[in-house]
Amino acid sequence: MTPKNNVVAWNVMISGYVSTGCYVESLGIYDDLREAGIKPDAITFTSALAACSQLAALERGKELHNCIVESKLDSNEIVMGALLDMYAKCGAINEAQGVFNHLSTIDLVSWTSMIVAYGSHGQAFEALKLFDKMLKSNMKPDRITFLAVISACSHAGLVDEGHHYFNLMVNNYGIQPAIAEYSCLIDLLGRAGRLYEAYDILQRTHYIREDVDLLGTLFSACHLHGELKLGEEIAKLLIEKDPDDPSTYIVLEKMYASTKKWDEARKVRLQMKDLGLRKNPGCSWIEVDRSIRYFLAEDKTFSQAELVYDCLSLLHFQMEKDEVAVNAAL
DNA sequence: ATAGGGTTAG
Repeated sequence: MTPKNNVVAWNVMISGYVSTGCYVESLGIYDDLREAGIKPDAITFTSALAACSQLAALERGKELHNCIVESKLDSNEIVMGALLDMYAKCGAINEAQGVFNHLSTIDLVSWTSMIVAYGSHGQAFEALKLFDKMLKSNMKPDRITFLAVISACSHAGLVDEGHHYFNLMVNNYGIQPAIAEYSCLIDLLGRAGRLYEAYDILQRTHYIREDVDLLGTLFSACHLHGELKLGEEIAKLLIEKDPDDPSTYIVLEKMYASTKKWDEARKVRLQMKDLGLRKNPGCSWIEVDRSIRYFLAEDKTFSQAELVYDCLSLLHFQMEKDEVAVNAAL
């Protein structure tokens, strides 16, 4: 059954699983490939690394790094780009920077990954500095680069800067903002409490006025800032559009509760119950000894506190160990 | 034949 020497067939399986979001399964196929004695190539590693990125499976990612060096594939631009992104998504900024520094040529994807690495881990100024350096090296940013830059600003509360980059994107780079770009802008303004400005943008741009994701982004910002009036208005729109989505009711209830409107909060809860809506269970996972362990938010089999404690001590131990290994590798 | 970058909410 198994394609003995055909690495392409294996790669198709691995990348197929990755592109359908089955990351654990894709790593399973990678393990099967190794067990079958097949030699992985650049494409195998690229796909397996993408799976690790999504799972934040740093341990597995580092193993792949070692194999890549052994296979002398560490000059392949795409493999290195995937490796950089893996480290970035795992929050290993120093390792990401190490890979970035050793690239012989830095293409647009690698620039963007490195900007994301900083921007999504609270280092907005580093992200902006890197973006500036990228422009100076005459690399032309695309919409994904701008999304990374604007969201970096959003998380750091740099509203004016974020707005500036949005305008730069539209006016100097001719990128027409679509839903994703507006979503970033609305998040930027909303997080900073400039809710009516955000709402204006939504209203003025007729073709996005009805978009559930954008309304949802603004709704979360209303909740964050306890803005009841606008929040209620948006909740009404959201419930009209998607009456079966429990998240709207949950956020609305929390918004009432945090502004001490207990009667209203109770009404929302009852309404939810009447409709038979249930909260989707929260789910997370952690990598323990090479395997990915899932757990649910309402899992009663062990105490949450115990679990959190275990995770923290494991992560702490892992970080110390990894620091030494990666420094040696570089 | 198969390959890397994307914001957002409780």
